[in-house]
Amino acid sequence: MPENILIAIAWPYANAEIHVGNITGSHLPGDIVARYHRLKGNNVLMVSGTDSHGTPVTLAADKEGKAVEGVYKEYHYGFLDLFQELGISYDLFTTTHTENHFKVAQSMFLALKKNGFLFTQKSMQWYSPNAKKFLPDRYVEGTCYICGYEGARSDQCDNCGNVLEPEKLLEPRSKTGGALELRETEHFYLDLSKLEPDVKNFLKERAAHMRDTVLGESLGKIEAEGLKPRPITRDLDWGIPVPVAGWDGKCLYVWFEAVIGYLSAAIEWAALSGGSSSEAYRDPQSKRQKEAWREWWVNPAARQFYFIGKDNIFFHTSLWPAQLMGAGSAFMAIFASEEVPLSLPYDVPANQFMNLEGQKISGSRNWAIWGRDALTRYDPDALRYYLTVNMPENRDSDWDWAEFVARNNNELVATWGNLANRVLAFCDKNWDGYVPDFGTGGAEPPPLRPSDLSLLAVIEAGFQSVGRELDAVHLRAALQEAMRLASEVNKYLDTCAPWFEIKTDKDAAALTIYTALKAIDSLKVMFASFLPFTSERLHGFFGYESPLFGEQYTETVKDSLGEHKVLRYREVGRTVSPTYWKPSELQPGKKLNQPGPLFKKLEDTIVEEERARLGK
RNA sequence: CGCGGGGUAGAGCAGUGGCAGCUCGUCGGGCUCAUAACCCGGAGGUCCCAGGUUCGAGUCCUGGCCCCGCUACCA
Repeated sequence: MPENILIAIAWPYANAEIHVGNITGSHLPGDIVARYHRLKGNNVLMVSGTDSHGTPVTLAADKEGKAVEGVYKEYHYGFLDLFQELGISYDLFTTTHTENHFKVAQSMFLALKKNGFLFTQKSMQWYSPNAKKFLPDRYVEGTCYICGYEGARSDQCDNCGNVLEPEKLLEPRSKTGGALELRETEHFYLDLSKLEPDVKNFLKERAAHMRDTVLGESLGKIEAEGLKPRPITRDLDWGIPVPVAGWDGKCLYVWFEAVIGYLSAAIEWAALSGGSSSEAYRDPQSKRQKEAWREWWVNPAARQFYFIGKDNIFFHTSLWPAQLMGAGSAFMAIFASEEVPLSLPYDVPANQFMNLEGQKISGSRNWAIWGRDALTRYDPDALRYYLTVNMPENRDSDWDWAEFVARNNNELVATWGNLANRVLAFCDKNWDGYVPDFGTGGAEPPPLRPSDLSLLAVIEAGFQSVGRELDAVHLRAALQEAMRLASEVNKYLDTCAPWFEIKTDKDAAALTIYTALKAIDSLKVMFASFLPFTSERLHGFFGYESPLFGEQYTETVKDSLGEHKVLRYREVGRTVSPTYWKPSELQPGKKLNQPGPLFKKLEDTIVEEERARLGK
């Protein structure tokens, strides 16, 4: 019975390119788990998009003298390129600037309002007459009225750590220049204190399978400090309008609105999949497919996994569930359909941060490895491999160029790539490009020896052991286990030594090569979610017609806000993918294709070249 | 100040009260199918410190030291 798995990945903000820290933190782990579940034959929906709204984008646009929409789209298109090149296989990567997302977010707001979880309150905020807008707290600096520190932000002092009241800040100044004045403004607040018991219960129910780091940052924090009301609107002109009469010029706060994207993207995906073009978006005939999002959102059996960085834990474990529980079944009013509650997150396997050569990644100092730039010099699977074995699952990790080269050469190339290459090349040379058939033309099963059966048992147990780690989202451990199994095949080859066997007993060599090929064919599946490009190539060397995975493509969608480009994923030449997560059934006598090396060995000289690029 | 995570071989990590393990590196040996790749063996530990519970503590308890993070638009 296939499971429904929602893979929800943090929405990148449209004011910076994506670097290796972002990739290893959320996009890559999400992709690995999504691909694993696809291989198992589960129904996967993997969504995210560009977080396009908020003041930082408008300020960037002002500075560059560009239209706001152009600025967000520039980053958005860069994200689409990166995910295609790196094989981050989103079923839908969209943006928050869509008619659909506006409607869904506003409906969530109205449902919370209807259920009595919103209230309004007036407060003083810093206003820039120059820019004609209220500034976010972090864009206003001044002297702390508690400790006298001169570089305090208006909402918080980094020196004494106190939370500040913006209007009390001394000598306030705008980070973007120009005068400042205090103005009164009114906002909607989400009354989280009312939802606190529900959020606590939600977290307690999931305590057993959530990471300690994640629980500590959420349940531990709520028990210590409680949940306090938070504003959910801002004085902005670039964003989603507050759907209440008389609230012109105010938009939904980005933190409130962007997380709703996980839901709205599923709804957009279902609408788009009703047909292959944007017309389907409005086609009532495609109603059945349009309802498909419910399989992941109003289905108690569905499991939702959220892949995020540690800075986002509280939003996803506490605030987002509070929004979902608070909106409850009232949200469904948007569809004029029966009222059922929305599903809640199953797990939030948040990662810590990745540093770079011992220092914190910093875009402004260019102390970063940008995804698209790295892909101009290195293969996607080499990057994916290092980013997985070095994933900051339990604590911060460090990207070290010397280690990147060493692990690529000693593990990826030497252990796994060389294993596949040595066996396929040996087979190609001595059996003329066919799997050995033991003289029966493949009609009878091969007469395997106890040592052959024993190796295959060890390798095939990997579908359980690697699978167990993947199910628990222990990706480093899962990949290490697969690598350990590859090493077992290398040991087996050394013991059997087919290069000797073939001189005296070609049948024995045939058994060894058949066994090794079958083991590699199984290992290929275990590696596939981590290394999709090379696994697909290896799959091709084995002569299979149907690919392991589908393909990624982009599409332009038109709506009342204009048009937006999205990244999608589809099966090719089939509607349902076969279940690949099972031992190889390699047939003797099968025609193989011409093999070649899967990975490239890297020169040591790149270490200094790459280090020289940093900080410039 | 508060809260959270961490400290185990040169590096990175696992470890469920019962002989301290894994990957890489390093040293020595073997092999030649393979991208000089592969295989075997060795060396390398005050498990942050102090105290406690226990027949027995890396693991549980108490106190301390150090590193990282969160505190609400810095992934």
